[in-house]
Amino acid sequence: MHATLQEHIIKRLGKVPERFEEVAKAFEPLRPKRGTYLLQEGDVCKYVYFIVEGCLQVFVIDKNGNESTREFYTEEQWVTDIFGFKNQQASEEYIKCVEPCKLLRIHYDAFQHFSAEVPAFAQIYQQILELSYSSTVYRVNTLTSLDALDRIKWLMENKPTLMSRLSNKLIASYLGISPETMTRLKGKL
Amino acid sequence: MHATLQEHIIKRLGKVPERFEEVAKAFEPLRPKRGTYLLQEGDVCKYVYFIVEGCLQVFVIDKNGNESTREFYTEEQWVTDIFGFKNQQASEEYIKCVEPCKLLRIHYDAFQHFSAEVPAFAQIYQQILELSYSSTVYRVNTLTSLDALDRIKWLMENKPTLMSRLSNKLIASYLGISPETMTRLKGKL
DNA sequence: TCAAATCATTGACATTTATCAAGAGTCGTT
DNA sequence: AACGACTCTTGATAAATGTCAATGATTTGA
Repeated sequence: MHATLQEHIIKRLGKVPERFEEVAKAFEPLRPKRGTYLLQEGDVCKYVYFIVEGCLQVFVIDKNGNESTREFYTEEQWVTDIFGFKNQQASEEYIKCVEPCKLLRIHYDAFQHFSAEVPAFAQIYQQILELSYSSTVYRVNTLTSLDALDRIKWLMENKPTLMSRLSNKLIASYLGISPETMTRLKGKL
Repeated sequence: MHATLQEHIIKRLGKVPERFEEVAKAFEPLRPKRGTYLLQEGDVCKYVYFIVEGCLQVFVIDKNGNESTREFYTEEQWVTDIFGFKNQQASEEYIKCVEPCKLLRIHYDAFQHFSAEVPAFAQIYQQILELSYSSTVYRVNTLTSLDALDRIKWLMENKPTLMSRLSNKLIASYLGISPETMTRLKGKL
C-alpha cells in the first residue's frame, strides 16, 4: 500500500521526496470493512487517512436523525476532520467506510512532527489544504446557487464515478435532498 | 493601515515577524467605496485582500440572476478567490464591498515570492488556509443539515454582528433563502 | 437635507420538496 | 444459494419555501 502513497507523492511534488522512507514508516496500513466508523461525533480525530482503495463518507447527523454528507473521498485522497484534528478537539462529524477500504493513516503526533521537520511533507500538506479548501468553496456555491435538479446534473457531469459507485440514498444525502426526491428528479433528466 | 496588519500578524504569530517591513511594503492600501467590485466573474483574481475596516461579500450569481453569498468578511480577515488566485484562472465569484472599506492588498507575484522566501509569511498563510477551510467545512454542514429557521438561529448565535450589520436581503442570500422567507421566519423567533 | 433608490413587510398563490407508507427489487453475508 | 436487511420506486399528502405584487419605511449619496 505504501507504493501507492509514494506514487501519489511523486505526482504531487514532481520528484521523489527527501526522507520518504522515514515518513512512510509513520503511515500505518488499515483494511476496515464496509460500515466501519473511523470517527464519530464527540471523538477526537487522531489521524489523517490516505485512501489507497475504497470510499469514505464524511457526514453529520441532523436533528431528525438524517445523515448530511459533507464529502465523499476515494482513491488517492486525504481525509480528516481538519478542525478537530488541528485542535485535537471533539469532532462534530462522522467518518465511515461505505466500501471495504485499504487505507494508510498517520497519527497526529507524527503529522505535527513531519510538518515541522520535513519541508516536502509541509509542502504536500499545503497543496492538499489548498485543494480541499477550493473544492469546499465550490461545494458551498453549488449548494446555495443550484436547485436540486441542477445539483444532480452538476454531480453527473463533474463526479460521474461517484454517481455510479454510490447508492441513490448516499448521493441524495450529499446533494441535500431526500432519496425520494432524488428518484423522482432523475426521471426528469 | 499597516499598523493594523502588523498587530494582526503579531497576534497570529505570537511575535514580531522577521522581515516585516519588507513584506509590509508589498501591501498596497485601498479605500473602495460601498458597491465597488474587487472581482467579477471571469476576471483573474490578482490580489489577496486584508480588511482593515469594512465588509466584503463573496458571491456567485445563479441562473435566475440571484446572488448566493458564499461568505462575508470583516475586520482583520483575509479574502480572495483561492482557486482562481492560486491558479491564476478566471474566477466564478464576485467580491464586492458592502460597506465603505479600508483594505490592504498584496499582488499575486509578491504573494508567491514571500510564500517561498519568508517562512513567517508562509506560516501565516497556512494558518489562514486552515481556518478558512475549517469554517467553510462548517458552512457546508450548516447548509445541508439545518433548515431555514435553524440556520437563522445559528447565525444569530454564532455571528451576531453580521446579523445586525448587514441588510435582511444580504443575510438571506447568505443563508440560502429568499428575503421574504427571512422576514417571515424572523417573526417566529 | 432631500430626492431617489433600495429595502422590508405582508398577502395571495404557486412550486418545490419532504414525509409516510407499501410493495418490489437488490445486495451482502453466511 | 438463500436469507435478511436494506434500497428503490411510486403514490398520496403535507409542509416548507419561493414568487409576484403592492405599500410603507429606510438608507444613501449628491
